[in-house]
Amino acid sequence: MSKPILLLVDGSSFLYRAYHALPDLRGPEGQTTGAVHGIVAMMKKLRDDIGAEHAACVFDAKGPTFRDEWYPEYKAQRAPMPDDLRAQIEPIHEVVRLLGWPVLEVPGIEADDAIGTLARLGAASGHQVVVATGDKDLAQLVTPDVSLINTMAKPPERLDEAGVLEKFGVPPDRIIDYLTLMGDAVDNVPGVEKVGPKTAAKWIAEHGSLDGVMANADKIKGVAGENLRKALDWLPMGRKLVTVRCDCDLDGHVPGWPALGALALKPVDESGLAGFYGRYGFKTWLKELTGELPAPKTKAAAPAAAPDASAAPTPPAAPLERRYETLLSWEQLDAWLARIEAAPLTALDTETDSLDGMQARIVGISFAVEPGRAAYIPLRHEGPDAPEQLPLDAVLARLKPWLEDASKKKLGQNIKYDSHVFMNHGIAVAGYAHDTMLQSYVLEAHKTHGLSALAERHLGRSGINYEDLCGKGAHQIPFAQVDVARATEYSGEDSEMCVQLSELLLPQIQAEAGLNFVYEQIELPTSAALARVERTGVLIDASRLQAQSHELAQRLVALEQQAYEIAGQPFNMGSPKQIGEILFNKLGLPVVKKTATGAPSTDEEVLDKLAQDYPLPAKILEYRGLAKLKSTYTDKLPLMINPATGRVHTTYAQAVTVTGRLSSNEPNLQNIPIRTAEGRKVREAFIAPPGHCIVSADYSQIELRIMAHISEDPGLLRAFQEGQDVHRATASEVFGVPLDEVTSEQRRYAKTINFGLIYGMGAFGLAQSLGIEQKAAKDYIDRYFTRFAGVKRYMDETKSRAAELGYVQTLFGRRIYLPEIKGGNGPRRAGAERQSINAPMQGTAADLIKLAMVAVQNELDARGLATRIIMQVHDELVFEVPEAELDWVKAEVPRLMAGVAQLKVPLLAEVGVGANWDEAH
DNA sequence: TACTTACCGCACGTC
DNA sequence: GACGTGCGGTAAGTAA
Repeated sequence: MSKPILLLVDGSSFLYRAYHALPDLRGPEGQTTGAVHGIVAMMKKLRDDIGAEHAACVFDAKGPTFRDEWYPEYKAQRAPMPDDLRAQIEPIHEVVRLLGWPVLEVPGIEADDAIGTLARLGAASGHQVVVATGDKDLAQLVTPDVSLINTMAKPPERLDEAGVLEKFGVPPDRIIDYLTLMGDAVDNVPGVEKVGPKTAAKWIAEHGSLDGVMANADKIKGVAGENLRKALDWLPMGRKLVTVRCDCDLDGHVPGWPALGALALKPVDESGLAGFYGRYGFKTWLKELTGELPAPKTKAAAPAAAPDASAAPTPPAAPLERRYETLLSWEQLDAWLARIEAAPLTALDTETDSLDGMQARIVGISFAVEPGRAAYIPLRHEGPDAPEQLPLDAVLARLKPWLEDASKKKLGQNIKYDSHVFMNHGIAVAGYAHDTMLQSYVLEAHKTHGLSALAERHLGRSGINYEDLCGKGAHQIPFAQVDVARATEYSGEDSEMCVQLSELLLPQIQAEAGLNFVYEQIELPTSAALARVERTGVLIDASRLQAQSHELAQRLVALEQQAYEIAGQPFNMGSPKQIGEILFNKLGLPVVKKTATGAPSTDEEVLDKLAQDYPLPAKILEYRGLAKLKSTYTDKLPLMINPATGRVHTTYAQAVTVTGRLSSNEPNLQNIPIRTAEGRKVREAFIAPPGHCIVSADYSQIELRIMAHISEDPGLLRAFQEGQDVHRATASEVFGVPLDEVTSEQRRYAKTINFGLIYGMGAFGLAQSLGIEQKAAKDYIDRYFTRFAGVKRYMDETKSRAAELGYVQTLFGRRIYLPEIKGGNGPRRAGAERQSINAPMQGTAADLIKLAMVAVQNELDARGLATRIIMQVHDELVFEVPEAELDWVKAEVPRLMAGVAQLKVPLLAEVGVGANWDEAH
């Protein structure tokens, strides 16, 4: 306690904080005084509390510093100091001096650097240094002789070395590294995107320092890891910028410098201060000063007149001159109608009030027939500035003949969505000839296919960002409230970009016969068929699901109680983290394996194993299974019933998976349980209306059949040609027993092996799913390959072909790119190799069922039948069939499905009928 | 500093 | 093996 104290106040950091944190105080002359008030209060308190002998209050000087030289964008984003704060700067300097503080303001040197320099000098001269700041950056200065105090925090916090470590998770000498990784938005110093305090501290803890992190950049996973790699070049400069300099030259700026005596805290200038308090209306302090009793504070609250930040400059215009017209009169509309009537191909885009195609209503429509030109018809824009618009219904009536004329060819981005939207207004658009999303999907399935991504990739143009237009999150406004002029630019651009994209992409597709087949004969017709399926929806027995939910809820409560009793305390059974805490810390169960993040794993495999010796894991497993059923299915599905149709309408994503499969969302109808009895019950709620049945038709062993076809393995071909049970046949070969002596266990093994092969599983994966030693699994695989040498040959060939070309193909010419089969590191490359085996089979299966769906739909239409496709689940089509059409469907649908391709083995589709989806299997 | 949003990891459903 | 969804937890971003 004997060391003298040097107290350094970061005046600039408190300036802003006091200004923002305090109410808008006014002095007698109406001047804003909030910041002055805040600073005075703090300086008084600091002086009283710290008992310093030497002190300085340091401010940033005006003008550039060395950091601006290193990095011109430094603090460039920072809004200019508000006028009413600027006006308080001089008074603050004045009053701080009156309070007896040396004030320091050094041109060319920021307050931080001056403080750093003073702190080092003070420590060297035997002082205990206290730095008062609201800025975390100065934590880098902390040493045994230098501590930090933040008086703005609710309980003022003092940070010594241990405190810094506790608060930031890194020691003071790693604060620079920590700040470098995070960057500083306020000073416009970038760090690594998506890295905040937690991630920065974690990385530094893992790798020791910024240099360690940078050296191991390739090992860091996730988006943040990618961002780190992108930032590697920048980080040294970032580090330079966030480093506080402790070697500044302060000569000539402090009277009496370099003797520290220059920084002696002087007595308060009472008369000067009284005058100041009087001028600023600080009555309480004035009375305090003159010895009177304190009076209650007066606050003259007045709303701050915050001027809007000036709008961001708009980017310079692109080279191609673009003219988009807003159609507000019939004359304008008719002129454009004449253009699209005459055009060979028109791009079309709708703006709506919902992302859900089944619910969306039109807000505006845009057209384009050539690059650079587009028209937008605002129809339901609202707001004070919205112009008089043409009436929606009348415009749609005018456009309807053109929209429904199949000879007028149209083009769009994700046309399935737009066709729903028009259908919501009673218009069945015909003549959709192209979809840029599907074009992109056929060319490069592994990339993303949003319009802005396509524009960026192919046109080198970013397009107006939807979020710039409407905002995001809670602040997003409906499109109808977007300014019509801006909406015209946005929507017009969408249509116009479609024109350009198609001109670019279509020739690339047409240059390859296979791709062209996939695009024209598979994807485009599938899009139309899917629109029908989505629109039809599926009938759900909500009350049945609710009853199931109820029952599940009761069982869950019971399980919960039992689990709490075993654990001796309640916990969240849905949280792996809390489960881990109870299981491994409280109850002391052995940790079987860890997750990628290093936490003890509580996955099914682990709990299964632990369940052999302990009671709780089994309860958790059962709970998990039931909770999943309840939350995902029995609770959720009834909520997804469309009130207008009384049915559930999923959306099929046609451009998501790399293999060509569809995916289904909101709700996902492709993962409704089937394996367990409890899960299957959910399928009982998928029902048909009175007088109808559910019919399910699924391809039998489609991927194995495709494997037989592609590999031409004689054994496999024969098994299918002779109509054998393939798994039994496989078992017979692998185990070397006659067909009729295959045991059920042998058949089960063979079945798993077959699936493993299709999925490109190695010995490891097979061992896991069979629960056997890896060596035994390898033996089976080897035996399989000697018996089915053709399969082995196919796999080797496809792998090397994939490595050569960088992609594999389906039977119909769909391409699946595997960029990592050439580059890529060990495991990724192995993954790509597995993909190269699996993708042609899975992709061909996807092609086949798409063709089947189109063929069946066409036949239903041609015959004018009322049977409707209601779902597609990878190898299965589900129908809602009037009883009168049941016989036809049972006979013809399997025939149509089997007939979409002639393979070297028969395609077989099996059909089932029932009152609900469960029964139909 | 408090609230909202975004993302990640986990678990699990299907094929 | 692939895919997608939903949940809990935490980090980041934003407004006050």
